[in-house]
Amino acid sequence: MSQKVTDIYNELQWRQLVYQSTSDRMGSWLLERPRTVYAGFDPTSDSLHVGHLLPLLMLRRFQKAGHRPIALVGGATGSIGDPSGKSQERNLQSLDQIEANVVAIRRQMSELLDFTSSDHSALGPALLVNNYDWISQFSYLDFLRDVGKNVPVNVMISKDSVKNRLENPDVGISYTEFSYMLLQAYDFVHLNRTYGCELQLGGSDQWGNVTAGIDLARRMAGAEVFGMTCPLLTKSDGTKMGKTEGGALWLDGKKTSPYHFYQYWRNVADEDASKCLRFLTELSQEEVEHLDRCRQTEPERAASQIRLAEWLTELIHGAAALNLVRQATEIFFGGEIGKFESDDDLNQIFAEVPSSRLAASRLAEGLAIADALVEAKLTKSKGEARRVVVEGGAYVNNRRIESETHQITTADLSSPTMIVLRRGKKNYALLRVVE
RNA sequence: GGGGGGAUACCAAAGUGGCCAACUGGGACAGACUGUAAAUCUGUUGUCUUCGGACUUCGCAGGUUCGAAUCCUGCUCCCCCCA
Repeated sequence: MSQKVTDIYNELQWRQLVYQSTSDRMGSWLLERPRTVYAGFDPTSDSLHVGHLLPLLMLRRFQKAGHRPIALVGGATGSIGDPSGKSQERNLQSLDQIEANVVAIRRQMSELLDFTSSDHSALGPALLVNNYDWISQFSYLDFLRDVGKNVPVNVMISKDSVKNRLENPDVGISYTEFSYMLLQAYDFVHLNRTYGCELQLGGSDQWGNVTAGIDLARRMAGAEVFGMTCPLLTKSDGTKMGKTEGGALWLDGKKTSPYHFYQYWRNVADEDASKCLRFLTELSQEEVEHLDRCRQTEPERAASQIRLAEWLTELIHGAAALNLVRQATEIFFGGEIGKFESDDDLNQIFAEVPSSRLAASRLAEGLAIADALVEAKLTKSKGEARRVVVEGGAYVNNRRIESETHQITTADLSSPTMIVLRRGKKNYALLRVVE
């Protein structure tokens, strides 16, 4: 059981994760003794996504350094909607929905933080709290008398998150969203009183909310507490990291498959790779710098991206899932698909590839390639299918079909009942033979 | 209320009796190149086909004609100007 703290501030600095800090002696303060730190997460969906990863990993780093992290899910604040970074008023979610989201998020967090053992910190395991538990206890009147009295409105309206909305007469801001900051600020006070929490972490867009909490803690409790923000994870083109065509990149394997999760990181632009390695992995400084050099000398090997993708996939989905993803990647971007003894392996590798049923009798008498493509729904019509074949874009088991009149037979089965069809570079479909 | 213009394929936009399954651009899809990148280049882009062609499509419904996206009548919707 290690009770000592390691120099996390130094680590955060070389990772360039310190954006703003309320104290210039943060480093030594963190070395004095284990501290309790918290970061908040809004339960806006039933899964965390890549946008949550950075602060979550921050908490993980603090835990590994000997501090005690508190992950706060905003069952109360999330029901209000944070105006920070939002140009428009948000729709309120139902409390039932939020409750369900909290349950799901809690499960995901327990994969990254240790909520059970005291191995990491003398202060004990990580904590998971829901601010709905204490904020819902307040009556409106109590809240105004105890909390609101300590908050000057002129300070609130000078915060960027509020100011931006006030200056835009078209959208404005509701009293509800305006109050968000107050609730979040009170969270810090509550956590300080209840758990001795002294530091709030957040993305740089949370600076206003963080400092609001610090001010409130001083006024209400006379407590000196601290705040620190990390940079936002953005791409070099200015857009958000973790955005896919289908929306967010989720941590839930059912919403974003491990394969797609892996591929996202595998395809990170060179310019963004170093930032991702520093922000999102726990690789050593030596290794990160080594990968930086490799990217200069032999970018085509994509060593950084592969390391990043493997590290994150293993962290989020586990070693077994990573292994399958590796196999799938090899096949999807590699050569031919050989014969598989059983359907199981192919099934797992092509788990998310759409499949269609095909009567065994049709295969026995030979199936024209164009018909097969239509059956597999890879093309909308036979005309389109023929065109694809002529263009050289049709593949059976990753072997290109040269002839428009090619027939598919039982000899093309890759496993006892499956044939792998492909249109173009990576549009796969399975044909499953049924009696 | 009066006057004018328009509706064409996924989107934009030509076509104003046969040469129109319909110019062109974008998108999309394939291919080449490449680092599973970006850019670039090439091709394809209604359905079916025994590859000869057949069939459906230019807002909707009728009509004229040997023949209509194109002309006529009615209907629906959209835009602009004036009041």
